[in-house]
Amino acid sequence: METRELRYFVAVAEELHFGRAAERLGMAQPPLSRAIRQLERRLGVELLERTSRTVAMTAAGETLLDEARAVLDAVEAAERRTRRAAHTTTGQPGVVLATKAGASTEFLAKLLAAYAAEPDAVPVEVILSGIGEQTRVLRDGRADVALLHLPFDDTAGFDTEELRTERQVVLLPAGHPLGARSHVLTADVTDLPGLPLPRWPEADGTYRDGPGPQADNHAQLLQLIGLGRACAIVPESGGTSGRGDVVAVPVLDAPSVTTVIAWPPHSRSRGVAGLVRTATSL
Amino acid sequence: METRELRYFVAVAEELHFGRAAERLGMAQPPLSRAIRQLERRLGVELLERTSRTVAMTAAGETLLDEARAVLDAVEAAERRTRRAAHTTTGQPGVVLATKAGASTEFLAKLLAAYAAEPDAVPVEVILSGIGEQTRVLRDGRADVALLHLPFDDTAGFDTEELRTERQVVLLPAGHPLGARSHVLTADVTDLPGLPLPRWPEADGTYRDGPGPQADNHAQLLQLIGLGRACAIVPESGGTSGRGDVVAVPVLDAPSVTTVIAWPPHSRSRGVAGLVRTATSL
DNA sequence: AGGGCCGATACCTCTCGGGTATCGATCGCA
DNA sequence: TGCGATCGATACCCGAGAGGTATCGGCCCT
Repeated sequence: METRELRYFVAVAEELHFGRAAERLGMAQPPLSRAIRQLERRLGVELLERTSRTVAMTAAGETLLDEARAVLDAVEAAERRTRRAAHTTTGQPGVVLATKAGASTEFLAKLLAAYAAEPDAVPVEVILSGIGEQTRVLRDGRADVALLHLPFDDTAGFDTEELRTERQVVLLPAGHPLGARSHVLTADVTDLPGLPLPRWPEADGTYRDGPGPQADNHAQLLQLIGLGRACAIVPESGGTSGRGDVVAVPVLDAPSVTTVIAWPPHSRSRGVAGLVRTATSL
Repeated sequence: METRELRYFVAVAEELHFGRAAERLGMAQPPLSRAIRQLERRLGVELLERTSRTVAMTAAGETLLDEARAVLDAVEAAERRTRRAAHTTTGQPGVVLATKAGASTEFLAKLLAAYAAEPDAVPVEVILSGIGEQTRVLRDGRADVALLHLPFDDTAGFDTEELRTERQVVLLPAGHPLGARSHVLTADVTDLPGLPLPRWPEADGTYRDGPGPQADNHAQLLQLIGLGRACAIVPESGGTSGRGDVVAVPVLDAPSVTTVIAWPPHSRSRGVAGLVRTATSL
């Protein structure tokens, strides 16, 4: 199987429409039909059930769709990492670390400082990716290592080490009646009048419909809360950043958040290994 | 990047010789040279340093070699799983489980029995792969799920659940002086005169040079021990199988062995999920 | 100095990937 | 019920490019 065939199949499987898939691929429909048919012949498997009006997936097609996506991610990662390895030789950054924009900044600062002090440290570039983007960025090779937060991020397919676990707090505008409480429950802070939970972008970058302002980074979030337009439940360390207009109150029944450091399983980079060693011994 | 190019590159990188690589690929040398050169051009990266006498890897080449192997494994897995998914629909086995031949057989039996009793159980095919072969078999799609043993097997790239941890014992021929002891240390059983530790096949299927008989499965091992030709340190449960000619003595300072159940991270198979659920609640 | 090894180059062939035109089946609609 | 629209498949054509053979040119060994 060639990656070209897999790209074609993914397009058709996602569109369930040869015409649209062909358009998306920048080609005509007939060669696409032929390519898929040839793929099916070579595999000896029916991937799509076609009538002259409609296209549907078979069980085998669903399987191949999953696997093909994994392959294409791996190919993309291979290209990126190879290019980066080439430029690294000529003095560019040694390792790229992805982290949630605005989360655990002081922990990150400690980690970077401690690692830089190591004798064999290589330069570290930090990518502040959007919410839920880190796993993508790590999977497709834009980053070599990432800080993820359980149970929100999906660590499937990566090697990980747990770094620390922390409670969650609710961030409220200063002066809000609940701000004086020593603790609250989740139920206390959902549906607060005038303080909806903000909406995060979904995996595909769109926002779910519903009430609540949109935010895709921590600074925006704090801003919104300070303005009294939202509240949010976040890990303790993603705190108020010293702002006077936001207060944090522990939420007893919210699941605690574990920060992990994650990297692609076959990584053999010296920089990644060092960073992980430093992080776990922090 | 097409998988064909990656296959070519891996061949050349492994042989470090265009002529031999071409032969291995069943093609002539010139088109291979051109293909590699084109890959380098498209990536904008030098992968191999060529003189007219010798071929050497660059750092970027090393990176691509790792990544390309991962991609090719993923492609192979995609083909196999797709084919199997197609035949599954027509009544073939639902999930393939790989395990070390001869290890934890009674645990495996319990697992299979418990799973078969589940209401939504699908048929399970068991592959008894050679030592160290399970991760390979799991990675390239011949199996959907495997029982691995830490710290021997490498779980990198898989999702895992720990099942149980056990001590290790040394297996000795019946009647050996140490057989009467209540426990021993590792140092007591290395370099026993006439009882060398057997050699296992390496990842590439070859045996390391050195003393000791060769064995690649548990039955052979027990046979050798019963004959007084070897001793071996194995997990408690891989015991004597009721043979009178072999005795087991705990080794206090040997690392304890953890059995884990492992599966490819993007697996969405109902059968795998059920097996894992059954195994963890056993 | 010369022979042999090995990767690169030149040049040819022919497969196959991709395009256009068109067919045939099916669904919506009057 | 019949007509047009939609959509995948088929027929046919063309050109890029994958792969072959012959040969070159640099390098090591003797």
